[in-house]
Amino acid sequence: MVSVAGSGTGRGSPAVTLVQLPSGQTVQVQGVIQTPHPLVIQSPQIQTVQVATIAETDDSADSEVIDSHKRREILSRRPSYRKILNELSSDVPGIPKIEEEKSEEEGTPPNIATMAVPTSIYQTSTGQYIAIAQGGTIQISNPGSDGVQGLQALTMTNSGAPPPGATIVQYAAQSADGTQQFFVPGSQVVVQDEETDLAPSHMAAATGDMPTYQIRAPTTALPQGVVMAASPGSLHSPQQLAEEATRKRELRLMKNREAAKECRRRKKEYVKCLESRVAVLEVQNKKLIEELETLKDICSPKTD
DNA sequence: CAAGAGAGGCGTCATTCTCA
DNA sequence: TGAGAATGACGCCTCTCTTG
Repeated sequence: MVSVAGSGTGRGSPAVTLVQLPSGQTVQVQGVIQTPHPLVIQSPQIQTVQVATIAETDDSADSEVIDSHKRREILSRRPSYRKILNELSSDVPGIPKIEEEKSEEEGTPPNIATMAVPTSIYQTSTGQYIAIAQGGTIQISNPGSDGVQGLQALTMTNSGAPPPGATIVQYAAQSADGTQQFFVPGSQVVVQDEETDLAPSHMAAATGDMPTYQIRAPTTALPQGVVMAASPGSLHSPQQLAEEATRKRELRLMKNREAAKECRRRKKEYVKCLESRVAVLEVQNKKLIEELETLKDICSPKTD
């Protein structure tokens, strides 16, 4: 059940209300009754929560009769959860803006072994599998290893948003000195170092028996068998075109996969935000009803 | 304990939206 | 206006709970 604490009822300033949601979350809400919010939530029968800003609602709103096609167009207009939640957040200080990137809350705590879900898998010329997981984690799986036990993970330490395509492995091969190499955009080479446990400063330190990796500038002479992905302009053969198309598709799917996750997260946050609003409005409504009853008693004294 | 229902998450595709 | 991001819809999978 929803509980309310510390509600400020000052008439001059907007009231600040702490609302305890059923989930245990406490939300601080300010100014519950506000100017008409530019959000429109339509009837639930249409199975669609239609939200649009006033600026986006055109003059068709005043037309009583809307043909089915136009209605469908209107109903299919999609809400931007980021935009909506930001608007809500601007009204409700207790609710963080969606734009604010989660820093420590979603970051993986150090020293905790994680098995990131691979999002893109590549196979090296030596049979190893390289998976690019979200967050820039690169996992290397040796053939023959059963299940995920053969997975080795390393995380790029570049903080912040990586450059586009920064974690896309272009190709992989075994160099002459027996080290495993694969290539990332930016003309860099990630080299598996078999001998040393000293990870370079720009790489995450490997622990235990895990091999370490280095990012090196590629030598002018690529190892035998290594073919850097060419730019689209230099592609000629149908095979190269097909490989480029496949690579682009993999990249697109990976991005869309991540976007879908993020979108779902935003949607859940948006729904939570709406639920908290409902809770606050219910409390406010109850208060107003009580206030109305009090005023009624004052204004209509008993006349015996 | 097996089978089924329901919820929730994920990946993908198609479509819409946003912005440079 | 085009490219990329965002989102709805769909199917699939997994987990939990209920029921016989």
